[in-house]
Amino acid sequence: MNEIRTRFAPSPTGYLHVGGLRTALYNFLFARKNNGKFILRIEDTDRSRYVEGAVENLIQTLKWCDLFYDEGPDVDGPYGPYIQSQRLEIYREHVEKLVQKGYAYYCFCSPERLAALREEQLKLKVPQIKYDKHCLKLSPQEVQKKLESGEKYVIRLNIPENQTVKFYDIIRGEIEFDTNFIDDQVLLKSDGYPTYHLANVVDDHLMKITHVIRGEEWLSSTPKHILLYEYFGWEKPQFAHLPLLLNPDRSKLSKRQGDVAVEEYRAKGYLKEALINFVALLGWNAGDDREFYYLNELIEKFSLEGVNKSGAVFDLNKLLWLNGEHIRKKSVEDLLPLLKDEIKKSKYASQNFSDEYLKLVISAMQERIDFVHEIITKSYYFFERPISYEEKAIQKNWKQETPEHLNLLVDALEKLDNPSKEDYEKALNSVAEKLQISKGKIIHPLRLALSGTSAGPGIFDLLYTLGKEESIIRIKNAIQNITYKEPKTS
RNA sequence: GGCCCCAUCGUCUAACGGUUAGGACAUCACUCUUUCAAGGUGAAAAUACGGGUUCGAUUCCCGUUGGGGUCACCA
Repeated sequence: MNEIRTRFAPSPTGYLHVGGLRTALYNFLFARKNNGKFILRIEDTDRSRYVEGAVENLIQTLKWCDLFYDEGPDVDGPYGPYIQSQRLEIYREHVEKLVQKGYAYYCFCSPERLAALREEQLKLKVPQIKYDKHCLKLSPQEVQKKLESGEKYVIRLNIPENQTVKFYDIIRGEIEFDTNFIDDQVLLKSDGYPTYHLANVVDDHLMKITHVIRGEEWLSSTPKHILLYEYFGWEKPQFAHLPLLLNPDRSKLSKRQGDVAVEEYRAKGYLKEALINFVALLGWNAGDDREFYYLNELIEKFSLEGVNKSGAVFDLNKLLWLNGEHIRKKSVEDLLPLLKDEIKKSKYASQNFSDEYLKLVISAMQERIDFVHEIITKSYYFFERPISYEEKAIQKNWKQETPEHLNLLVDALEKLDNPSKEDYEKALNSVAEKLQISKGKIIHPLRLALSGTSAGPGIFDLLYTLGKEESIIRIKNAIQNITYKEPKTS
């Protein structure tokens, strides 16, 4: 049995589209699952769309996602180069073979004539706007003469009339097209570069790709590709056209309606694990109820049969939830470097926090966040003293007698030596007991004093993380700075 | 408009002729609790419509409607 080979063949537009990520992922999963090879090929045959640094960025982003390929621009393989702009000679050679066999032909029509033709057809309301094969009528001598005189030309695919092109799509089944609705596609542009259709077919064959897994937007040009395989006399790969990723309004996912770049999601603090997990589930499932996967588990479970046919709306809500899930499943040790990165990007960058301290902060906050950077925004008080005290919490929890209570607590805390969480709890309990009040009467104002807010980790985690000395300072500060407010009479 | 594809809760989906149509996100309620979360329990929420085939259709066929994709010297 032949080795399975798949490829991800993006054009370097400057960023990795999340739809592209899913296509890459499915290709990757399918190859890995079947012990095959996954190839990255750069389709940069449109010179007008050249973007500086796009290829490097694409590669970096793919690697950030852990989608490593076996052959690609920077990974040597037997069928390189893997950048189409470096394969121009190959395409020319191949397209000339088609011309010789009459499956393709030179066309010298000007853009003006083409535009006029289209306009006329539009006016006549012809069923299908197509090139009129005008240049097919040229004799070999005429063609030769024009070529020698240096006239600009393209090479077109010679689509036959009244034929049916059939192919089997793994996801959609048998699909048929009538060639009367297919245009004589340009294969080689006047600048000498191939179009997608030519380069794609030639490379997929030369690179021994066995499964073409790509987005549904390619479905209607697949008959052209089928014809090319037949004209070249090549064995066809298997096709699998993936359902599209959709905007909330169900149109094709686009920049205009939110973020589409993987880099954006990365910058916003989404974990690669969450992004991969989420995107894998858009259009595929293992047939069970499972929602949480790691990449290696996806490899194990993936099959093209599990891919469904209809488009999937990219639902930020679920991605957010998954991000939280992945954060909660990670160990404190794994989260530590992520938090350090976030600190480096924050206003606390110049400060030094010990790993021990940060780990305590992480375990206190881990189940309260959806993003790692929320450790800094939601609990800034772990990185500096409270800069203000939440007004509503003062109203609710800071009573006239609170300073007295907290002073007693400070006394109790000062007696503790290297306290554990339990020691803090005992100390607080004994103060409450002495005062004959409920623990909550102390806990709430204490939380306010320590953090400036009314929400956050358990109070003893808070005390333990901040430590005895710092806690006492904060309590004293609060006693000085918070003024009791008469309850509003309304 | 032509061609092609698609159609189960708001969203992602399960069901591959027989289920009280299941799960997840989001929403709401309850619960746990020192707060906020997380967790637990529960509620509301779907087979687009019309014909067939069949003892029986979410499931198979046809049509309608709706949505999407594509019609470049872009990929």
